Amino acid sequence: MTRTRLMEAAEEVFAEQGFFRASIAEITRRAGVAQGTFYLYFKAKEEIFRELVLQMSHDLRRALQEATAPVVHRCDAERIGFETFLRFVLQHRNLYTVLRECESVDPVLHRWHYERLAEGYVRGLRMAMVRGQIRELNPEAVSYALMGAFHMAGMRWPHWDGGLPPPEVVDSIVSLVLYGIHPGPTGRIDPPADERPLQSEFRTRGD
Amino acid sequence: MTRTRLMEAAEEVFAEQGFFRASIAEITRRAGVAQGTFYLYFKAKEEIFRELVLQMSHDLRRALQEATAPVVHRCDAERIGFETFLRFVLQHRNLYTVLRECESVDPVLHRWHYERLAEGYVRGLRMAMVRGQIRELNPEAVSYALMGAFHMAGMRWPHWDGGLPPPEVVDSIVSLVLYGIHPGPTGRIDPPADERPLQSEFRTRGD
Amino acid sequence: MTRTRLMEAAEEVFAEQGFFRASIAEITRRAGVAQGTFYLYFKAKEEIFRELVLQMSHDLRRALQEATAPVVHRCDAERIGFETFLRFVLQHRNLYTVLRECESVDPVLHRWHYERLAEGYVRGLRMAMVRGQIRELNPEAVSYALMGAFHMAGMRWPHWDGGLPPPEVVDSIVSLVLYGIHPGPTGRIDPPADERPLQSEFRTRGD
Amino acid sequence: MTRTRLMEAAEEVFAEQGFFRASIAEITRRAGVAQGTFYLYFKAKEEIFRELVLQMSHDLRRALQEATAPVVHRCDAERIGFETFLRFVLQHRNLYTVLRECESVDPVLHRWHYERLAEGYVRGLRMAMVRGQIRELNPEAVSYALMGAFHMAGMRWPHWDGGLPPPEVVDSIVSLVLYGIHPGPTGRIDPPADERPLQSEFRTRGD
DNA sequence: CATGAATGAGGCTTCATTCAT
DNA sequence: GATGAATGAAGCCTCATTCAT
Repeated sequence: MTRTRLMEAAEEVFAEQGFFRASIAEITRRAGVAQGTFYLYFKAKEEIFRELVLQMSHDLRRALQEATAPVVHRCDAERIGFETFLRFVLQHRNLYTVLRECESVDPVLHRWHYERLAEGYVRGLRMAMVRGQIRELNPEAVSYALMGAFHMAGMRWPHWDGGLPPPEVVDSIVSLVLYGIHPGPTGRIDPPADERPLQSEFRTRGD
Repeated sequence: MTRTRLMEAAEEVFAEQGFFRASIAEITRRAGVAQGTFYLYFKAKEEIFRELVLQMSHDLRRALQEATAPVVHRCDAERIGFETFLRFVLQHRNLYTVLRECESVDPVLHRWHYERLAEGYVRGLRMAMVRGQIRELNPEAVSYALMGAFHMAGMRWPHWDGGLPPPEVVDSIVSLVLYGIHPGPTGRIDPPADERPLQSEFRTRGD
Repeated sequence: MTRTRLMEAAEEVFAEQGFFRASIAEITRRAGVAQGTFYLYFKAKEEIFRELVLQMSHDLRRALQEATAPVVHRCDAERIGFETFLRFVLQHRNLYTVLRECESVDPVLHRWHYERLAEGYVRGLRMAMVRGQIRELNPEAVSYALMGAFHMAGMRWPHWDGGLPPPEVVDSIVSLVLYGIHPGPTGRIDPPADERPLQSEFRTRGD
Repeated sequence: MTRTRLMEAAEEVFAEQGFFRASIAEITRRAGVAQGTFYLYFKAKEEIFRELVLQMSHDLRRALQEATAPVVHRCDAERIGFETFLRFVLQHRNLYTVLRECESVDPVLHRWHYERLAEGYVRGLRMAMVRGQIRELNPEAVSYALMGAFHMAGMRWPHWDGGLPPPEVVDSIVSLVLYGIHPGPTGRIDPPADERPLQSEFRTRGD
């Protein structure tokens, strides 16, 4: 009970003031307990922060998991996953802020979160490739790119504007993603050679 | 001169320890000046941080600007922009860390940076749409999605792994983006109706 | 029962961590009782410490008393008292530490202990002087000097090295003391064999 | 300057209240500086304590060294050393308290002090044995025994009573020691008058 | 008797900032 | 301009003690 109250208070305070500006005094004040009580439940300020991040990491992954599990086609999974993510960010604005600040506080945990998220993503993409639902691309590359796309959209609309993006924004991003991964054999990817003045140095250097 | 030395030292220290854990004492120690000297050039710790972010924001935007300015086709601009960004992150790992932490320190500045970046991006996309180089999509949506994709790739490879991504990763991401935006008229975007058991709630709800 | 468990736990914890670093929480944890239970038996942390010191002070004095009571000649009493003390320190290393720390915690009690110890010592010395077994010296002076000599030996060997001193060390100290107190230049240092009912166990055991 | 003020204040406060009950706040208050100033000169409370102990350990050993260096016969060295020690304890009652508490605070340093002290003592005793001034005894045993004797006398009289012991106490202890170490039953206990360049000031002053 | 959650005062330490030189 | 000693507010954390159950 008290522990839950502390977690909720910490979530609020961390979201409002950030990890470093937040004080145990403020957290316990909002939780309505004495300062010392905090240390009955958490060893240090860092610990409650980590618990918060872990919890939100699990919640997010479960929300995505549950939303996309019944989906048959990867294209639907992407759209639904994106929408789920947007709604999650909107409903857990505090936790989302906390998660992003995690990079300053505990980079290892931050990386762990994204690696877990990417893992699930990669699994889904691999399966879709096998089924021919999407093109053959490096699945890790795609997973980070799409996580990034959704992440930034989550920042731009739910986090900054405080609401879901207008439909045409969602549509545009979903469309962008679906075109990006679709296995359409006829679509031109590269512009004709005479329009390509610059070669990718990566391709020429790496190979 | 002294000012520059302080900025360089601050960049290092902020990148290594983060804004909050960094101390003026450490910055001045590395700059080789007395602590008091700091306050001859900056009003407060926050101020030097802001200057650093401003500087890196300008540097990044200029690097992207210069790299993509001579490019004719948007598809090349994307690839080149991405590669430029990856190299930038690799060469300015300190500043990149600083920029990301900016969200905790000065959210307004953080948002300002992304809005400036998006502005330029949107301009480029609009022009490309007018020229028919890419599809008609919401340009802001696309710009945030692609910034996110590149951002996360910058985190995953240069920042975490300390090097440029392997060529197939770059290729996959570039391919993903180019398919995503290409105006290919024949490409199927949506799967056939019988494979779509779930409707986007956004479309149905929003409209 | 519970009280005894608390005393034993406290002895351990005080010896390991010292009075100030020891916590009631640790004591009750080791005693296997709740924190609140402590205050059913002791009014405060200081109280259990005082009880511990009192107990060890009594135990030590009784051990010395019992060991030296049947002894006829003071020279034997000194040797036997020394050996008894060394063994006591070895067997009660915890309590010995506690006693020495007492000076910081409760100087009055600390002084009381040494005054009680000296009292008994002085009585023994006086009797021996009356009987002509030792020289006429200020008995208090001698008692503090010899307590000090034994104390430091107890620190150097049992406490630091964790074992009884080598026989030659015991012999040297005993010899030093016996020469120190023997009654005049012509006086026997060692009593004749028929007056030596007890052999130094150190000599017989060690060699 | 400030550093010295802090050391002096710390010496006072540690002596009055003990290491653990002493607070940095009290030390800085007496030194007349702000609390933060303390940490410009010492990394932690433990550090100033260690410095104090080191200083007193050096001071004591130097005082003993200087007092006994010119002495020819070991018997004189013992008496003079004892008297020097008593005076030292009287003049540095604070530091003496600090030193004894050191065992709780930093046992390694405490042991180091006694080992250094014993080292010098052992050297002096060895030389005296070689010269036939004292009996062949285990020198380490003797040194700890005599350090203990003097230590306890320092506690009993200067520390508890606040003054030098009465002359007969000093005489008794010195006599005890000299008889204790004299070279054989026929050996002189006191050196002939012409070998005694130094008179005990206690006898001349006190009587 | 026993519990153990809760308390809150108090300690150590850090650090951004100032100011006399 | 430069110095660096000094400041003091503020934060984290510990722990002896209490009290309702």
